[in-house]
Amino acid sequence: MGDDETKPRLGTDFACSSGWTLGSEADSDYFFGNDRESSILSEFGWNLRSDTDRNREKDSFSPFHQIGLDDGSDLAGTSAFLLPQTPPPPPLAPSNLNPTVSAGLVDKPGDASPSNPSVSSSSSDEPQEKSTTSDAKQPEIPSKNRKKGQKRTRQPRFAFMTKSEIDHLEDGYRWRKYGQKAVKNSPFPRSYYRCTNSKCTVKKRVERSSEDPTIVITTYEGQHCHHTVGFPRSSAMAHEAALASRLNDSAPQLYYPRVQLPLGGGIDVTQPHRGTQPQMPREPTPHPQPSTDEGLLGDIVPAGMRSR
DNA sequence: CGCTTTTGACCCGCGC
DNA sequence: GCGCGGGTCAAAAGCG
Repeated sequence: MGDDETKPRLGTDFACSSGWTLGSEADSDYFFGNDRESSILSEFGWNLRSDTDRNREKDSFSPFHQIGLDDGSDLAGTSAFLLPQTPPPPPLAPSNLNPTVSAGLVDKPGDASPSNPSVSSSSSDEPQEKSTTSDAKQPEIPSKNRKKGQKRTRQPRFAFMTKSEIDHLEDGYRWRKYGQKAVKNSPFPRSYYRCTNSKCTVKKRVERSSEDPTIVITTYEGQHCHHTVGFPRSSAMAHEAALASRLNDSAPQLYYPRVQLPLGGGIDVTQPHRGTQPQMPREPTPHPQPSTDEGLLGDIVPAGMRSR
């Protein structure tokens, strides 16, 4: 069917061009003020702040930032909180066809794994161990090859809550679904996707809020080591690159999933997404900057904000 | 034919 | 130690 035609895309470009602002006090606890959602997210080890928390803390140390729409548009009133307690803020504010929004949070790289034993060795060893097999896609050691006692490592994750009728939001990357599981306390299954790029270890999880079926919770894990498949990179990438490098001052590993939207107000929601389709007709715009790498926050976070 | 999705089985971590 | 739930694997089916 015309799934592709209605597939919304995530994108910071869109977010920016749509009037997203940071630090506004736009009403925003739509998602995060929801205990239910908070609990869901907290299951992943994320930290959420409700408006109450925010109000209580902002005067003291403003532990987080808020991304909100406050431009009087249909999107006004929606927002997302970014919790910078971990080095980096989230990738982007996903946008959607629906007037909605999203929220994002991050978890600490250090907390990435249930127990983060010598992360130093795990991150480099895993790929090697896996390299003995034909495909190097697995960031993690396949359960079968994984040595006993060797814990699964998990990369930093970032989640969005987007109001959409479509589960799998277009974000410029190609994903292959590798699993689906029923989630406890939720009538909706959770889908697992992996980036189709053989060298990319990014994973994505998509599930619907059990409380509000119109809300899709998308979780990214890891960082893309390549560019999007078809979206032209915007000038915002320059910010992104700058930010990414800065954010990674302390963290050698970039891990923000990069999501982009076509410039021009997030059009193109009709672009095909499936892998069998030829890549977007338009060629990826050569970025003005070599972009040190990915990290999508740059696209969404205004320069002023970033220099907090 | 190649790639993606589906889906049951299996593995692993964690709490009790 | 056991059971539960989350996450991943991989064979089979589906699709363009």
